[in-house]
Amino acid sequence: MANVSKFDRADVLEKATQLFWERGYIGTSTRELQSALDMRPGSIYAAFGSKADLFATVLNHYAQALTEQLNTQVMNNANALQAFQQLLHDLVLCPNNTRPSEMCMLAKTLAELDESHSEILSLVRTLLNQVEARFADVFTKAKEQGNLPAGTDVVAAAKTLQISIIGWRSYLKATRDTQVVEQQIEQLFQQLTHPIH
Amino acid sequence: MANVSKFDRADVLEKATQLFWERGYIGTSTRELQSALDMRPGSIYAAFGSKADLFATVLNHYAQALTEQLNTQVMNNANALQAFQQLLHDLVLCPNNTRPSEMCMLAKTLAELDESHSEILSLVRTLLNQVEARFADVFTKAKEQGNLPAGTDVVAAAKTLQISIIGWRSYLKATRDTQVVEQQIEQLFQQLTHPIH
DNA sequence: GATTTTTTTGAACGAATGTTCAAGTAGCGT
DNA sequence: ACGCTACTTGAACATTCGTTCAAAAAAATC
Repeated sequence: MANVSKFDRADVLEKATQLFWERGYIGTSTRELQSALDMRPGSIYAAFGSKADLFATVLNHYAQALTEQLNTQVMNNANALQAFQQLLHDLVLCPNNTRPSEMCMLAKTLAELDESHSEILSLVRTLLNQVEARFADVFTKAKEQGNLPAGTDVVAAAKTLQISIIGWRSYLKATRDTQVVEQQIEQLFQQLTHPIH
Repeated sequence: MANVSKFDRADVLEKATQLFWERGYIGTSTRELQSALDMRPGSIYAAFGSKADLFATVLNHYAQALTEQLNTQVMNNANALQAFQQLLHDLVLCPNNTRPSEMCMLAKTLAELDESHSEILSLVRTLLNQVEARFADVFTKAKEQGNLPAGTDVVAAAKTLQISIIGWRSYLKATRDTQVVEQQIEQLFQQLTHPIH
């Protein structure tokens, strides 16, 4: 089986995402990748370049999947804010324990690496920024739909949410206390819809 | 120079903390440790056991230093809440960029490692829990001093703060936007002292 | 069906990993 | 002064690391 047919790129990327997400960039060896992807080193290097390149591809894949979920499940919804809260609830609390890590993969990578991996780090920064911008989009839509006060600073709200999500998911990994996080999500949306004056 | 005299344990631990904090547990090699500590492998292993043992010692050292700072600078203060806010401000924003990482070392380790390093992970969980308990102590003191409403749930407040700090410091590493974090600290203490009813 | 083109294979590379240990060395008690 | 003890040293160990590449294999082209 060679030439053209080869492997299913989407499937392979998904498997690589799972492994990197669980083990981290440094913590994942290329041999573990080889067995997880069921590919030999030559093929992996021909297809993706290096370990760092594959990881970058995986990060893009991860962020794009998140963005698509936001578009299909939230932006195309008559009540974007409610759909957003629901999605966040599911994404953060993750009823089925099917995820490789409680942490957001971007936040996990941000925490793991120092400036000696500046290329990956700046990609993570870019992607986190992109996600934050989509959060702002959602809030803008919610404002248009009349579910957020007209005076809401959507950019500030997006920043706050980004900070909160990273905190929630870290706290979840630390304590596994879903109740606290559930309350915090509700509280944040409460404050957004009914701010202090 | 042998027998008894040996090395300065506090100094060596501090240097190990710096390196581990910057590079992470997996990302720090024992050779890097050897040159950072100016010790040969045999000495390190005789003094601390293994890389994992040294890292555990470092984590305890880190958490204890934090607790001591909390005791001396906050608990022994006539206005514990104000001193606490000041300490948090300095600790999170870190005017001199002298720290190995913007992240909290406990949060960084929590993010880095998966369950295959269960011993270290459970130590991190314990230490985060201890720190959170000290936060609650501070809030209790602030309540006694009349700087927090009598009805304040100090445990819940400590959890919220723990979540926030992790979020803030991660966000700081991602964006370097000190302004946003400064505002968020102020806002959180605002909400603590003047909650909604 | 022979040739070309592209991919896969898996052994192999040098470097780096965490760790060990025999040998060396310096301060202690006597 | 001299062994005794305790610590340090640095070479060496067996693995594992990320990566390469010649050879094999399989589709595509003619």
